[in-house]
Amino acid sequence: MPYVMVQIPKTPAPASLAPRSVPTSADVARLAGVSRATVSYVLNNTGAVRISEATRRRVHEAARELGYVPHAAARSLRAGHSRMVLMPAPAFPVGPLYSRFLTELQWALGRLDYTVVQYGTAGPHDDDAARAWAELRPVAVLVPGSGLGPRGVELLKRSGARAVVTLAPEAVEGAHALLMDHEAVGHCAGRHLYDRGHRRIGVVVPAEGGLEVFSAPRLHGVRRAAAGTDATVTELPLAYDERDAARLAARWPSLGLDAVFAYNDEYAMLLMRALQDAGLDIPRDAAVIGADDLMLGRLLRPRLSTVHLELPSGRDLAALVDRAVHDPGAAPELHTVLGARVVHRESS
Amino acid sequence: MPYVMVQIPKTPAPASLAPRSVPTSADVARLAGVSRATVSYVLNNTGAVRISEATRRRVHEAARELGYVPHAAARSLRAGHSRMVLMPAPAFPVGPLYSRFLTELQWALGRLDYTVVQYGTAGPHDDDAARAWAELRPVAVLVPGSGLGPRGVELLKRSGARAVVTLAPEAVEGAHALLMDHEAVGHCAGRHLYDRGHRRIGVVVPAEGGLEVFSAPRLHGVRRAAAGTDATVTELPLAYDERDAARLAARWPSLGLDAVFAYNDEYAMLLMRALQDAGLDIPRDAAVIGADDLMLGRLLRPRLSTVHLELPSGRDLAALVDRAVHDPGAAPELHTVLGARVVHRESS
DNA sequence: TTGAAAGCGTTACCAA
DNA sequence: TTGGTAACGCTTTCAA
Repeated sequence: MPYVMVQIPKTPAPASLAPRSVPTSADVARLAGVSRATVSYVLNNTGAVRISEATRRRVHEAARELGYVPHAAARSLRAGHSRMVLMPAPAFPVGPLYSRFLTELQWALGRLDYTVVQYGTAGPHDDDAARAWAELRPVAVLVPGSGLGPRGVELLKRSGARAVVTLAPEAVEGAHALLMDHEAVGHCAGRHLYDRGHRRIGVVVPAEGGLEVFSAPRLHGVRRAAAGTDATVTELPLAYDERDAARLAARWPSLGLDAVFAYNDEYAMLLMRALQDAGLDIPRDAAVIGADDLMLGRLLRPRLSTVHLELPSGRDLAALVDRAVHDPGAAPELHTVLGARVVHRESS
Repeated sequence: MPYVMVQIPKTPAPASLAPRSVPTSADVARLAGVSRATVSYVLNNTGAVRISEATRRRVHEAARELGYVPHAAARSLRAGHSRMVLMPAPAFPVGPLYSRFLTELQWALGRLDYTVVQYGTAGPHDDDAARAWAELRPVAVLVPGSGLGPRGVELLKRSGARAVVTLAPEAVEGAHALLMDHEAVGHCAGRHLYDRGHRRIGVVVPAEGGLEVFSAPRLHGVRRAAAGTDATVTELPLAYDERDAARLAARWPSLGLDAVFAYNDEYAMLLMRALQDAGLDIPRDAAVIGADDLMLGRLLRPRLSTVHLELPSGRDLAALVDRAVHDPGAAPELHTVLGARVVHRESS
């Protein structure tokens, strides 16, 4: 641990509070001079039973004094269910787009009285991971990215999950799916470049791991756009650093390409700058288009063309989850959710 | 929910599996013809007790057949503790820097056999939030950003949290603290601008909410750098969009400033472009410096000067948590963790 | 209006 | 080597 470090003198704990253990509802009951049942009634505002105002006050008072906090695990154990929506933390680096989506989703699910919990998985989302999630007995599971198989879905459902929703390019049997159609993104970009007269199209594919889930379908989408035409598509691996970009730019003339779709705006900006530094004119010598419609793309000169993506709204997804939880037997819903459209600026 | 929607025909569930409820260890015991205790021994590989190989196999077989997954809540209820490290999802939009830090931290805590759970809080981190976290009885709580007060810390500890760690500019009584010294960031930038001869310094403060935690100390740091000199510091609110940047750029000449520290690289890039579009020369008419050292800052011309930040390593923080969990009585550790240093490029 | 008691799924102690 | 049993903290039904 770097830098300064200061030890704060330990405050001498008041003798009365010294070896406190965690207060339970029984402690509250004892202090208030009532039974545990009464405590539960009061603290949960149970409508069916009427408790005298004096008792209520005594209970609340005791709870406050002890700093009593109910034990969620005990509660949901007794209740037989929870309102936890579990979301494995995504394995891929998240951009601002996804961040915003997540915040919105959490907010929307919160309004429906669900508790969103992001579970930090280290490894890939295989069956072992699914088992770990199932141990928490979430009422619903939201899985970003691929990796969860039909067996994982089955496992989760057997463990009480009333809804499993995947956010990935492909559907999984038994689970609801928000199909992120990354192929459409590539297709969009490819089509745009073709329409503007480009025939020798490069496609940047990040060298960084964890992004294949997205980059592969995007590449495939460009291929599909070029299929049956006289256009060619060339895969261009690129690491997210200036050196690699410079190297690719140096190779550029020998590649004989006239346009490039660069996975996303960040890679596009990186490559575009490298190409410019190598003396090429954008878009004359090389048309460039990115994806994600980041603000920063508009700041370059020429302004970066891009594919604008529309993620599903957090509210809609929250509604889907809620629907599925209420009717777990319903057939899986399959939604195609990446609205992709080209934003033509100056780089293409 | 936008776009296409397809209903998949409901697969007729095999009669034998139809209204399955969640299997418990009792079910496994029944199927294997042993007691629940034996199941527990086998599945947990309890060393103290030796179980015949035949029984082991029967138990494992039964568990597999039923798709048995242990119930984490029941387990930790019985055990009296869990290994859950709870982290409220940050209220501020997270950048790539923080994303990386988080991933690393999760990985490191995972290696120490903790389970990291990000709790999606809607509101601010007040005492109510602390109560909600406490309900989950985490063994440790990691709070990014301010908002948790000493009362919240006390509440969490009373509820069994053996370690509370804050990541914020200021320490909270009773909690370990990773002091993110954002003032040092501002101070660094202010000093740099001063040393390069600038005397009328603007400081961009994001108009977006939730960022005050960072922007206020950064501003204050610049003020401190200018204190006692002939330099002046002017606060410049700026929303993260082109229109507002253009407006600020238009006002620029009337402000009489010769340099600006722009909160972070993104705001810096936005403003720098707007200033250039308004016909100003960077850095002659206005020196610009950002913070965070994003890759993209190097792609602009002139290249963006910035303040490079060093977040604490996930491994170190994980170690701190582990230490604190083992010795909850120890005095709170206070670490200053933002290593700030200027990376001088061309814009300043 | 309040209390006693059962039971949620686990595990650990003690007995067989 | 295995099984019975109690206990973790909570809610809820039934009875007083």
